[in-house]
Amino acid sequence: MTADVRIAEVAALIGDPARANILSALMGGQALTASELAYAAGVSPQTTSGHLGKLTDGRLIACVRQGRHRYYRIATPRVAEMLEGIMAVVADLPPRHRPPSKLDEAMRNARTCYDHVAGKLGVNLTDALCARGHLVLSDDGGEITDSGVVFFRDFGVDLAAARSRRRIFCRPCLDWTERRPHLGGTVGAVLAQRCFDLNWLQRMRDGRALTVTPAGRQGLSETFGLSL
Amino acid sequence: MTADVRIAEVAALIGDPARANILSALMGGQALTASELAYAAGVSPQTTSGHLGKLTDGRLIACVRQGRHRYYRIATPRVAEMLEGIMAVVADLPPRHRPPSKLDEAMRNARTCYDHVAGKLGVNLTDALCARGHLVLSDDGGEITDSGVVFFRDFGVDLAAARSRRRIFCRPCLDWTERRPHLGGTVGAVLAQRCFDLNWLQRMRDGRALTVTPAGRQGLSETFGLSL
DNA sequence: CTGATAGTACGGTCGCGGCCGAACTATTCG
DNA sequence: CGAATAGTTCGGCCGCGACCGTACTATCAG
Repeated sequence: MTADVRIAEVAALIGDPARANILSALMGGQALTASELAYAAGVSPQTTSGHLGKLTDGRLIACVRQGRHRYYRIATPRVAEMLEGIMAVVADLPPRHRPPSKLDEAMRNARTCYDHVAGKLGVNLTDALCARGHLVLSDDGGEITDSGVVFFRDFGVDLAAARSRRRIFCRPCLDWTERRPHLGGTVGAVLAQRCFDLNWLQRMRDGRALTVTPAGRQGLSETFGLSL
Repeated sequence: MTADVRIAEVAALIGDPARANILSALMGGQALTASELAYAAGVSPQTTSGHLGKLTDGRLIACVRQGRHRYYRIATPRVAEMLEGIMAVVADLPPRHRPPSKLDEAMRNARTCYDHVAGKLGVNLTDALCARGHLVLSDDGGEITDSGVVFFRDFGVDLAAARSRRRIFCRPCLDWTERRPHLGGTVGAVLAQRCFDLNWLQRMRDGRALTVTPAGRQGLSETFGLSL
């Protein structure tokens, strides 16, 4: 009973269009400033400030001050998973009207999902890892095989350090455009980070969409056998 | 962008206290009538009817008519998982004030979580299965061992039939009172069902709380080594 | 110091939506 | 058939909260 009212409070925080836009923008994984979020939300800076205050009070986002900027981010991985859960339900809903735009197209191809790679690219990466026997993914969870440990080490990713973190290590995350699972959890996060470090992937301005660099095109082909 | 507004719509559906109460009541796993839900929500039948209409339109709940009654239930397991995700975030929040009531106490001891057993009993059952080597549960997912298959068969549960369902087979579900995982997924559901069939567990009126019958006390002790 | 930019606080408007009373439809029972 | 119960629809009230204009506090540049 007493918990229900708090469920309603949290859901109401997400249930405003401006705030949903803010959270969705932050699901890109980057910390963003109040101004950037005002633009993403489509409302004035004053209004945005109010929303950010509410979201911060509700512990859904966190804020770090840096000079005259304030950077906001999703507070915890658990909050990110909650939002993914809502997106999964939304993806299940019967489509209403979808005027496909260019940005939508880019989003479908490749985007970040909190801190890992989603979209066609994310699903294809995951499939490649499974096909090569580096990863076993079920509906329930996932596991890196022995050959996968070697593969990741050669790729420059330290799985041992990743495994020691508190967070869920390896799990499938339902892709709301492809409607198939892609790799999430800590493993998904370090894999994405490595791709950014290698400059294989770059974030597009104003959004969660990603572009594959020429180096990335070559690297993804050689390492994962992906032809883009 | 276009998906964000639907996220907000879904979250807003959950974000009303009366509707959150309704959904929470339905998370008990039973289909309930409109009157029962009106009582659970704490609002008039007319108001409840409006809420139920909105929730049904939003595909969060489904309705089956039976005579002059209408039974409402959570529409899909995915919706149930979304709600669990919200509850997990709520459980993370710093506690406000909690005047512990008798019903709360019963809920903490044993309750249903959509269709499986939660609370102290759920966690202890899960621990017992793990300790006996019938179940391996990680943060990521879970697996029934060979000895577990035998154990469940002897217990009268047909895992093969359960495995063939589309739904996630075996997964950990964060318990929001114990803050530790208990067994969810299809395996959790059939285990709970078997306990109901054996009349080991009974639902209490008006709520998700469960009582252990004398037969259940004996059976749970003999089969799982639980002393209650 | 002044001017510019990032962000917040406050006050007032306004519209959406939750709420209930009353009236209406559908099913069961005697 | 008529009475009783389950549930919905309609209409009107009312309050919460999103929104913006204005004014304010920080930080930085020159």
